[in-house]
Amino acid sequence: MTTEESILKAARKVFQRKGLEGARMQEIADEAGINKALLHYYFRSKENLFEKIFSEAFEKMLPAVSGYLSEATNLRQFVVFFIEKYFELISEMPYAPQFILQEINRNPNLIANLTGKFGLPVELVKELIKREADAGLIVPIRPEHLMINIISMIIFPFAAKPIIMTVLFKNKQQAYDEFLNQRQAVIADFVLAAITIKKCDQ
Amino acid sequence: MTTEESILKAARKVFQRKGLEGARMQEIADEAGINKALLHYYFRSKENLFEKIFSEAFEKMLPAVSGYLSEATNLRQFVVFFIEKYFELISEMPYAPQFILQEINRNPNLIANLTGKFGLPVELVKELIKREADAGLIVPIRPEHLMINIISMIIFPFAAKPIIMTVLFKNKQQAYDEFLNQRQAVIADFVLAAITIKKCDQ
DNA sequence: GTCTATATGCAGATAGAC
DNA sequence: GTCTATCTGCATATAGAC
Repeated sequence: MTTEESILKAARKVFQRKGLEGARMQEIADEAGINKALLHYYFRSKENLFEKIFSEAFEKMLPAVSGYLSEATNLRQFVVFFIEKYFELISEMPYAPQFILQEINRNPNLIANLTGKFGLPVELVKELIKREADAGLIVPIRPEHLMINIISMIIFPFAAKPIIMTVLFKNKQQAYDEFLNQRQAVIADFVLAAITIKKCDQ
Repeated sequence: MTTEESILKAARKVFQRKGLEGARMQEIADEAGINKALLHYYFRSKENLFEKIFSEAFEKMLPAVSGYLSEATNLRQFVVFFIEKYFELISEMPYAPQFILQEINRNPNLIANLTGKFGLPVELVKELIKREADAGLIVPIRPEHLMINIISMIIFPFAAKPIIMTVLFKNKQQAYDEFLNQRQAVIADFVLAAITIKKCDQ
């Protein structure tokens, strides 16, 4: 691992836990096992290093949707596929969601620079949901609500990890991990049950 | 409004947006229309002022559950009642959830001081869900998942407001507000549909 | 490229007049 | 209680040796 890579790795860890303002260049340097001055040699400023980490996290989190869309032929298939893939993605970077929400909340301008990229896939998903709802294949629901419902249930348990672990699992890491492992299937079942029309046609 | 009240109001606003580390005492003073030194006269330190704001927000958010529980006779009733009340609560302090998650993420010790209070109501809700699931009145689901599903769908749209407004509503505040207004009913419908057993007994 | 030593600026906190 | 002026420490950033 090169010095630059170990800096980025350390910066990811510290920034995602503490945020831009809470992070200390000293802590990042310690974490990377190098000197503070080297940080400024590789990345001119703290802001600059932060910007790298933030946009990297942001880009990994958001546009994932578009890929899954083309592979699904109907909404139910897409929902299952999306939950699976998005869940795996977040599992690999569990602190990213809370980090992104935190920093955008602190400085809403961060979002402006990165916008535009995700307009298209969102519209496609909206259309898919609307089409099936209009055709009576699923329960009538506004696409925006269904999308947010799914995303909420995936992301929130990661963002609220410390509280959930304390309140529901007496701070037992293992119990929380087991809970997370179940969620992928649970969310899929939950969503499909919610959007399925209850008919007696058998 | 007394000086102390206007300080607390200003501190709430600034801390909830910027967090402990991101907030500046100068900004709080400006927001309150007073001098920086007065902050230290009323509250000895930044940490001290922050602690007031944080525990106030935390206590308002969490133990709300217990009250609603006694008024409901079955799970479906409780779910509807809980969503309604919790939604109203958060609407009044929309920045609190993200703020709490952020600060606990930065400093997990914050949760230790405040724990213990919510053990009881959570256990009662768990039992209620388990009882109805075992009795076949609702779909089988682990209580923890159902609770987190509901909380997720309520809280996330507030925590992710800037992103949602940009990605789904082209930064139109009005469209986002309308979306939020619908959510209370949408979430209730969604959850009830998901936990209802699909039978053909009519 | 990597370090030690140092400069710079800013934010939290205090002193003291009114 | 409220202000202006000032102190202090710390975190970012730079200089310069190796």
